[in-house]
Amino acid sequence: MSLDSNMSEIVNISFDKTFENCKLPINQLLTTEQQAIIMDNINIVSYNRKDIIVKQFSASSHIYYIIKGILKVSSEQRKGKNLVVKIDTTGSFVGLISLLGGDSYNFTVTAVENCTLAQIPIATLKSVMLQNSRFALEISQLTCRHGLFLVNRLAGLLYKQLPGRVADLILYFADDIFCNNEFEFPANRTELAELCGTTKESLIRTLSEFNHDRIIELQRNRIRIISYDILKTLSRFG
Amino acid sequence: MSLDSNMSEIVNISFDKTFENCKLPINQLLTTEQQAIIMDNINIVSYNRKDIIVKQFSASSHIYYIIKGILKVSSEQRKGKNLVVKIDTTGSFVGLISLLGGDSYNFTVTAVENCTLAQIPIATLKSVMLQNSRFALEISQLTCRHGLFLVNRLAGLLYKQLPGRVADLILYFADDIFCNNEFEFPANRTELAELCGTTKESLIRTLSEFNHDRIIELQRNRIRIISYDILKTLSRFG
DNA sequence: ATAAAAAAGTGATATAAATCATTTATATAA
DNA sequence: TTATATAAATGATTTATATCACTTTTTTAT
Repeated sequence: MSLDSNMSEIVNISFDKTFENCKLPINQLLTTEQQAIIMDNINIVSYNRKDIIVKQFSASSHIYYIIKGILKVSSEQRKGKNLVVKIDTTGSFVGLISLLGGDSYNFTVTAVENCTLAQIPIATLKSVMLQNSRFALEISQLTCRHGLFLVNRLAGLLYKQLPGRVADLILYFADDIFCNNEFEFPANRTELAELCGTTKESLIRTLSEFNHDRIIELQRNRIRIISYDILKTLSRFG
Repeated sequence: MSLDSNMSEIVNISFDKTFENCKLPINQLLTTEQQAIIMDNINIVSYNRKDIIVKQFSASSHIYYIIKGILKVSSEQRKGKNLVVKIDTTGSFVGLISLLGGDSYNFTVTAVENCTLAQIPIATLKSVMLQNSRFALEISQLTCRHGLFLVNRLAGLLYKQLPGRVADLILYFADDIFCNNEFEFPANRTELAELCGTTKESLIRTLSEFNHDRIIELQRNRIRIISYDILKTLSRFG
């Protein structure tokens, strides 16, 4: 009860500035009425670390906007073989490609830390797209950029060998997620391995080597990049 | 000269029915005026086998529509390491994801057999998208489906081992490209290997095994599927 | 505080597929 | 036709990394 009322307070605060950090300038693109359509149909939901937000192959009619938090988007390849295709954070849309391309999720989405998400019916989004072609074009460009990012990432996993892929992993967190040379991995070794398309043992070994070779300084989840240049080189020559 | 006049004749015939085989119902989606805008800005070009249509990383302002032919879309990973991400045929758009997501091509596009393509300025496409939000939404859904296809294909390459990937290759041509159990590979062993993310030697060995095990009947480029079911199983259990 | 469970780490071994070296077959040109 | 180049095929070897078995450390629960 106390938790519930506390929650709804958070929800209201967040609600007002929902699209503040959005990678798409929603507020410039949409008329006040169009914004209202979205706002009226939005639903704010909170998740705890490890909560499954959506399950691969499940039919769904909602996409998500990340108000706050970090989540992972993964593809279950077979029993016990998981591939984390990307990490998403505040300001991103989740499920856009899946629900514009079909009517079920192609990926499992899991909270990596506590998350506050806005649930948006895909029908609402589509109706606004139909009312506002500029917005439709922008959404279309956004999904294309996402698609290209994924394809490039997977092609990298396919052709680079472990040192290159682990370098990419570290650079991904440092440059794209935390914008900092020093950070705490928001995931355990198994999850990190799944981000590199490898096993936890192989990931651990490679990280230990980097640590030993003083490319990084690593203690448990805390990592500091010592030589950004070497990581870049490893990434390039994979 | 004789070739040229012959060519322009072909061009005119093709021009009239340009979007006949299009995966998008252009003629239903667009008004006559909008169709005219596209038609007025279209340019028909022919390519021979092995011709490079666009080069990865090159800046470009045109997408392509395949009036007739087969082409491959590939990503140069490093010197000598090529990944063919997909094969495209009659009725498909090429470069849509690249040019909606940015302003240069992310892939090299090469004619696999003689091709007739319609070159469409991306600006023209965007302007029609801005005039017609239904069309914009459809284009957006099309690019999302493409993106998902690519991601699933690459994830498959990443997790399946060779027999599974080669089975996928054969099924891809049989089901998606030629719609026939018997066909001629439109590419040499190196190109086929690049479609599986492997080397020509490994691909040859796997194909030979399939042939020896009477899963397929293979002589040079001519292939006939003997057991579709075994291929499906190999694909599934990778 | 201690026990139990989970995660991280290490070493030995196995294995799929790449690489290298060579041969055989097919296509192209002189 | 014969020579030359290109593509396909095969065998031997190497290599990166997965797998398996186990220890150590950290976290969680009692």
